[in-house]
Amino acid sequence: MQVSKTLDYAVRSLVHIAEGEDVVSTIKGISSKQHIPQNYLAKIMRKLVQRGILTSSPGPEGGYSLKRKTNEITLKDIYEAIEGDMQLVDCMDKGEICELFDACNQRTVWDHLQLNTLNFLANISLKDITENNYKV
Amino acid sequence: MQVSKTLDYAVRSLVHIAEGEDVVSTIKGISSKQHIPQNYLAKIMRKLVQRGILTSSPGPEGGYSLKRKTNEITLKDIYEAIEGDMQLVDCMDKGEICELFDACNQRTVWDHLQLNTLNFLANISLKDITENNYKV
DNA sequence: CAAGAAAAGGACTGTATTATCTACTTGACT
DNA sequence: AGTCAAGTAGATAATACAGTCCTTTTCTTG
Repeated sequence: MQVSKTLDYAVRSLVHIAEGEDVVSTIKGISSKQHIPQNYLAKIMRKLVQRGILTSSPGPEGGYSLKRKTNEITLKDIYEAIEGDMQLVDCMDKGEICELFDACNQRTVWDHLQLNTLNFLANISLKDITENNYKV
Repeated sequence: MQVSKTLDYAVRSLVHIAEGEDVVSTIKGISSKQHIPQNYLAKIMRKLVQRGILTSSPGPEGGYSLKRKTNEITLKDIYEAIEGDMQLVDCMDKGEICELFDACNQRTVWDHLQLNTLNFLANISLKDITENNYKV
């Protein structure tokens, strides 16, 4: 169980943008200040644009800015933009449900863990992070 | 973020053993009933023995049994036996702490997530699983 | 004591995901 | 038109996970 670098990069970049006030941020800028490989970051930003978290504009004076207010962007949003819907275990066997499905006690355990995690992520917004204000 | 198959296997096997009453369980038996590759399972069981969750005895009539009571084995124990100490993100750059460490807001977010997750895992025992009794 | 059944241990392979890089295209502003 | 930005597509590298195989050790029983 690990938080992928990609997700960490995404969150870090969004925080960076959030703290940049009204100035648009460029990949170059974020990449150099946050130590994220430039080309890789570009990929990540695209996802965030596609998922409606960022807006972008090309050209000089172009760059990225948040599409919503910082308190309206949660870690869950970011997670799902980057990784898709959370599925902590895949009890699927190549598209088919495992034959142990009905008798499977674990499944519900992992379901609970997943719920617990999603809950946690949904309750923390970009604003909370920039303000160092976690409601654990 | 995913629960590894290995961890899922481990939990499933332990539940199997827990439900086997006082009979010792063998790799062959668990492997066939739980659909886990035999040799791979062997590896997992070894870890659980080394970490003091299982006891084993070789030879005919040998096999595995729980070393502690089912309510004294938590998911956290199992997790740590399999994966080692949880580290949701590694903000280490090849053994050295990232230079952004002090100014790093994320770090504490992930710390909180990790704490939250460990808490969850520590609060569910094998007994809870066999009895389908989760306190979420 | 020999044979067989079980675990213990280690080496090795395949594969999928994650992370990274390269090169080219499109759009906006001056 | 030129330049600076993002967008797109694809190749490549690195790694971790899952799984296999083979050999050794330990115990039980006939």
